[in-house]
Amino acid sequence: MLANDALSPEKRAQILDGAADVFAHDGYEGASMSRIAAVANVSKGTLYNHFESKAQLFAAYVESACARNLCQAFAATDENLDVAETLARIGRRMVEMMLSDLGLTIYRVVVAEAKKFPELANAFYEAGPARAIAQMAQWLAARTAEGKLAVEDPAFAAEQFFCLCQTRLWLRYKLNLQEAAPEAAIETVVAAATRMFLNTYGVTP
Amino acid sequence: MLANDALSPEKRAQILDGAADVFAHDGYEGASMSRIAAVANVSKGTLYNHFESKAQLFAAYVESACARNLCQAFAATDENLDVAETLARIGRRMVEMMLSDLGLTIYRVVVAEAKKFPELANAFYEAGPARAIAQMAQWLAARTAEGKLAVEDPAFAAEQFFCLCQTRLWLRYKLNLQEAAPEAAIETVVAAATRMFLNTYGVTP
Amino acid sequence: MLANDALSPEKRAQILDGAADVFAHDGYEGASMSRIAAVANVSKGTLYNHFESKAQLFAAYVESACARNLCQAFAATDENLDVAETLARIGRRMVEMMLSDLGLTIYRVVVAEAKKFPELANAFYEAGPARAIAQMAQWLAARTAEGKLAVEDPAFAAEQFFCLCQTRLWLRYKLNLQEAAPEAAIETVVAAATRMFLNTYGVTP
Amino acid sequence: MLANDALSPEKRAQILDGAADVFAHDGYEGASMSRIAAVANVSKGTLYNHFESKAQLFAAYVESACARNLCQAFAATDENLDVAETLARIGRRMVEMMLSDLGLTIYRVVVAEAKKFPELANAFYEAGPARAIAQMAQWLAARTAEGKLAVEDPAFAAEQFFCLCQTRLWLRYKLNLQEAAPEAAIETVVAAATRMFLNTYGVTP
DNA sequence: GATGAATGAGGGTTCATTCAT
DNA sequence: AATGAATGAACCCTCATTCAT
Repeated sequence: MLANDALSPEKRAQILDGAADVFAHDGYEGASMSRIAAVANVSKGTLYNHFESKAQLFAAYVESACARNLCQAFAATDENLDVAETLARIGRRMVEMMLSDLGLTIYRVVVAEAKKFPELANAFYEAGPARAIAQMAQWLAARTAEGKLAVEDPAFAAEQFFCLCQTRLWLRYKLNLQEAAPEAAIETVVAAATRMFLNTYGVTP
Repeated sequence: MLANDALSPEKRAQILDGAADVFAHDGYEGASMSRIAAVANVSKGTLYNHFESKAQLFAAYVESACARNLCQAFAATDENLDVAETLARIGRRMVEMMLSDLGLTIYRVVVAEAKKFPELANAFYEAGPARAIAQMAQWLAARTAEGKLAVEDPAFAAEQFFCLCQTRLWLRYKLNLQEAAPEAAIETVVAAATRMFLNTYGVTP
Repeated sequence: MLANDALSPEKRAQILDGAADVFAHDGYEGASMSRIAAVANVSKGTLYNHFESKAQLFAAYVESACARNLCQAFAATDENLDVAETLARIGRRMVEMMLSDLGLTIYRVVVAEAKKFPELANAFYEAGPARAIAQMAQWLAARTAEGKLAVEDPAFAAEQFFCLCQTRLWLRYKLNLQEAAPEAAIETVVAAATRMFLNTYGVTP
Repeated sequence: MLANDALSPEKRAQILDGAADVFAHDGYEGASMSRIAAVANVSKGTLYNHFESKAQLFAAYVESACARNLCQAFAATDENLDVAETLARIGRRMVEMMLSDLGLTIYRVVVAEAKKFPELANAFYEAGPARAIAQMAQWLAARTAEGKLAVEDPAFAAEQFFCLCQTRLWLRYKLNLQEAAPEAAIETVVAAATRMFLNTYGVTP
């Protein structure tokens, strides 16, 4: 619906790659179709054979970035680790995803254009945060049923945990105040988040 | 350094007011100097007499918005309330500021242009979040010295608290997914944050 | 010379039909080869297999429209009616043709592009007006020879008659100022033209 | 309403002159704003400071061409010449105007775009033909009142006369089939038209 | 010091045309 | 013989910036 599907998917992908570069770097308004065409190594006409307009190309970029990056953020939780360790793993994954280049970029660009493209903001939220929250809530509910946690409102607790995990990191990254990804810092923050979370929702044996 | 100081400050303020309207509404790239001039009721030439370029006008706008909005967010904490109640008040203030129109707008605009104007992102961080964190850290350290709290790393704990207070709210606002401001929701979130915070950093009498 | 004759005439006709629709509706510059291809249900490539360029396709369209529409305008004059009645029939036919959709369209399009395609203007004139004038002149000469009319310069008189028959109608149609075709108005105008013509070229018994 | 009147009329006129050249040569669709700017010796931006869009520039051009050319076509009729001679003068004037460069050009361009700009076609008709017909009708009515002519329907007779005066000339000019203006041909045609007109509407002493 | 008309590069988009399939 | 994706020049229009008044 966002693009003509009859055209070669390779060219489409090639264009989306170029668009990703440019949108990520310049934002929606700052990006120019000419630049995208140049970066993608296609002619401007080809851009318009594949995407009806700049807005639709942007939508397709956001869509694909969401699909590529955000869904699988919550893979592989069901292990035989204890609750604390699993929490830490989930937290670590989440933060790594949020601080990844693509994660930050898509967030930045979606927030910046949330007013102009509300449906994109919504799609982003559903594809990313909402899904992660739902999965985590489910996991919390299951552990609570097992008596390993005591969580009354699993969705809310999930959101609390994710918020805690961002401490000190996300805002600084979003503001571009930090360059390199500090593995150690993530570890510390997630450990503190886990501890705090369990202080409230853990069960004492 | 950002503007010619010999010119009348009234005109400068008038321009900044117009610029605030337009930048807030259209973002940096979407705003046009013509529109700003029109909204500010000055000629385009006057714009350029007061500000060297669009980028510098934008910088001045961000600077002034930071100054106007973010400093006083942390006023009036030192009261004779108990620790829990004071925490809740601080949290409420913080969230209200973050969800306010100007707060969201300046945040959105700074994040969107963080790559293009890194020094602005930094200025915003220092004027807003950094200051709030520092003040809160100081308050936490004082309470710890009094034996009313047990906080090892006050700055970090402050950031944790602020993160907890955003739960469920900020992201949805930033993404424009919510219209009206829910007083009750803020109350609930802040109460939960306070409880969780005290579960970890409180002292049991 | 205008097209490759080795290709299937059906496709050619199919294309010309589509081209007729689009050129009539949008004019030469306003028409797009893509739209013509779509309307004609062929690919753009096929367009260019049959016609070297947009200009040549346009030429072929004008040619075919002339051929289709203008030649038979002067059929069926030689009847046993008296001179006045025959004049009126000829006038009526002529006007109906000139006011017909195709007649107006081809005229409009040829006049509009007369400077860009002078040879088309000439072809149109020869295929349409010139032929009608010649036929009418011949008829006038014959009647003069019979003593039923007194026409010195038959070609000129023919042109006068055709001009008279347009009175009040053609210009308004060309300017799109009138929607429906007024049978009664045509009748009145042609009757007046016939009367005036006979006042000058008739013979009094 | 068609343009910003606050700007210098000279530049406006300069632009309209350039636009006249280009529109006359290339038609509406064929004309490009870049070319108009170049021919008018202004920048493209200036074009848009003076006229909101290509369509409005075109409208202004048609308006000014109508005003400049068509109004005064019917000046100086009230002389002491006899009816036949006056008719001939009127006819001559009319034909000369219709065959003039500007007359032909504006007609061509208005007819070509009559569908796209119906209000312009109407404005042209009212400014040109309608006015001429009304003036002539008035003159015919006056002569009829004096007993020098016997015209029942003056407006219709006026239109007949103007049609007759075009004989052989206008169509050929509109189609660009003739280059030079033949004074003698005009004389002949108008004389014939006058004769024919008086054969119907004259009074025999 | 303030103005706003003028500039021209660059914006998104369309389109006649080509050519590998 | 037919296709339609790719091309890139040219389209109309906007805009940050300048400068004569």
